[in-house]
Amino acid sequence: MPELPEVETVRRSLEPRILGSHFTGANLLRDSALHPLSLPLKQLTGLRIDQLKRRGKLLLFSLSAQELTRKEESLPSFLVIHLRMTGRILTAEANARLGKHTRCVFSLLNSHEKPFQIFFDDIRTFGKILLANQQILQNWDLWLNMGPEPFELEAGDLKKRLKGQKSLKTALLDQHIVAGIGNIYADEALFAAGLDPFRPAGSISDVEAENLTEAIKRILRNAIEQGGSSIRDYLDADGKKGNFQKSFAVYGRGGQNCPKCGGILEKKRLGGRATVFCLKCQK
DNA sequence: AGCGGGACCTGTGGGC
DNA sequence: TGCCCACAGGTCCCGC
Repeated sequence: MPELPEVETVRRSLEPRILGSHFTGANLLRDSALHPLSLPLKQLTGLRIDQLKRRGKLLLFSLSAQELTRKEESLPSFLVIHLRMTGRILTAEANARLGKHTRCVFSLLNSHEKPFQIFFDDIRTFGKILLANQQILQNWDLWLNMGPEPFELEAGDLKKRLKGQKSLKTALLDQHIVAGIGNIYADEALFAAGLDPFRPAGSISDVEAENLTEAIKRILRNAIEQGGSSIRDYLDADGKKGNFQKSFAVYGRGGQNCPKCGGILEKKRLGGRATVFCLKCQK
């Protein structure tokens, strides 16, 4: 599921109900849900959530010690959750029933000392939880070398990053080049910019880089305003579906009519991912 | 260096 | 109904 707009939607729906809460425990139900670099989740206990942030597709709970303990480098400072394909975050009253796909339950007390829980559900179990201090983050490639946030992206910078022979779409999916774009929004942005997904990334002109940068920002902004896209599994932290799937121009529309020219949209595989585009409109 | 393909998992939908 | 295959919002790792 979750690309930048979906993670941002989760962040926005979750943040108001968890700020100022502190963890009282965590119940990991599937070991593989814990990232190999993670500190043990028992170290969460007593830590307070100061902010809920997002970086690319990562959800970041910014943590601090509640009591006046000496600040140490090794103290966990972030709880990072990566939803990957089918991860979901949901809040619940304390002692809510576990779902079939619940991988971790976090127990918390809010600022009024009222208990509640955060569920991490994940059908395919690709998602990861990482309790990290600064040192762990410095050893995590995805974090350390993640490309710029799309909303801060400048066309000149994007063009510089889109070097070489690999396809434009593969480049957009590479989190080291630009953060947060996945299969849906890569196809949508390339269609909006009129660019052929198979073209070598290094072949785009200044004007095309400008168009692509604008298209990425516009599509992602619209998707966030629509609460993200719900294809199969995605829900925000309130359990609500997004609506942007109703606005797809190409994703999932192979064989149907191009919304610009009316021709038939192509569906091909590119780097193992389904890719839909218009032969006429994307050069 | 850069690619393609497979691995990691579970579920769903289509074809027979 | 049921079986089998293809496919699904993402990364990582391996071998060519």
